[in-house]
Amino acid sequence: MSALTSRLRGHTRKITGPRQAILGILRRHPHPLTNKEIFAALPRGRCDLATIYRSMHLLEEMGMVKRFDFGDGAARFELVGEDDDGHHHHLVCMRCAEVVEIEECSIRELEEQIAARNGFATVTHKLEFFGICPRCQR
Amino acid sequence: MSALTSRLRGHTRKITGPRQAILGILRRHPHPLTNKEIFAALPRGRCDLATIYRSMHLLEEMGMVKRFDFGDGAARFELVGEDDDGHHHHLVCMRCAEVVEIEECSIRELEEQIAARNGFATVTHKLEFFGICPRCQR
DNA sequence: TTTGTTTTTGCAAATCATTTGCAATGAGAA
DNA sequence: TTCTCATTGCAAATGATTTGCAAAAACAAA
Ligand SMILES: [Mn+2]
Ligand SMILES: [Mn+2]
Ligand SMILES: [Zn+2]
Ligand SMILES: [Zn+2]
Repeated sequence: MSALTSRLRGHTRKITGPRQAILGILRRHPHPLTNKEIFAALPRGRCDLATIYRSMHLLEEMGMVKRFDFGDGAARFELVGEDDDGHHHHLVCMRCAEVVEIEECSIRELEEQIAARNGFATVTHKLEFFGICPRCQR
Repeated sequence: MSALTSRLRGHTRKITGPRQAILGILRRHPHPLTNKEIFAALPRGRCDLATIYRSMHLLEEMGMVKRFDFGDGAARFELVGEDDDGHHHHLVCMRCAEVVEIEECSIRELEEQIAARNGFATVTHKLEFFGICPRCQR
């Protein structure tokens, strides 16, 4: 709440129930959640789905959450640590959707080469792995 | 057409005008196209948008096109070469949407490590780079 | 060619995720 | 407590993609 409070205050933003509740949910989930999952995890009637969509945009702008795309049409969000920039990847089971966090990223060098080679600036990347998890294999 | 013909025949599928037209468009475009872009590139009234969506699914299943996701909500497709498996990446300008083809992929080793380390099978990955192109920088 | 069977297509309606208008409500400053 | 602006709920709007269904087109067989 301290982080939320200070960051929100610096943006002429208000500390509201929905925002605190959403961050609470995110804080206790290790993998990215969709807006709908956050909605479902919230005590019923706690807030509207539209409010969650709006909150996620705000939190994303403020760098408090990171948006991920597993290609199934629904955006997913994960809380970003205090000092961390949140950059990391995932390994997703194409059968059961189990998610494994991949903290390492050895692509930064390749990224730089590609940026330099093509004259692009502020280059970033999105990378996700897909496969069949151990349990779904048999 | 020969490739289309033989591949379609082997799937109890028919060689239709729309399918040939779509492949024609794809063949003369070096970067991935959205369904709507394919629709727009087609001679007016040549076929319905729904038919394009259905065709892309079919062509994807047959491995004749590869689906890409630049995160803007619209799927994009690119023709896959005869023997090629179509795996590659892109560098996309976040301002003007210019696309640069990135043929190399030095992530396959990392991919294997991740697959082995987590017991996942048939692991693949999706990777796209984003940045600001030279022209948009100034 | 004509026929018979199966796949495709066009069109409109349905889905789904996400966004937005607007009036009512809430938070924080004074 | 009051005032003002941000925020929310609700419903309607969007935009991409999918789907039901009857008509049209492919193709193989005759
Ligand atoms: Mn994660
Ligand atoms: Mn490409
Ligand atoms: Zn990375
Ligand atoms: Zn790759």
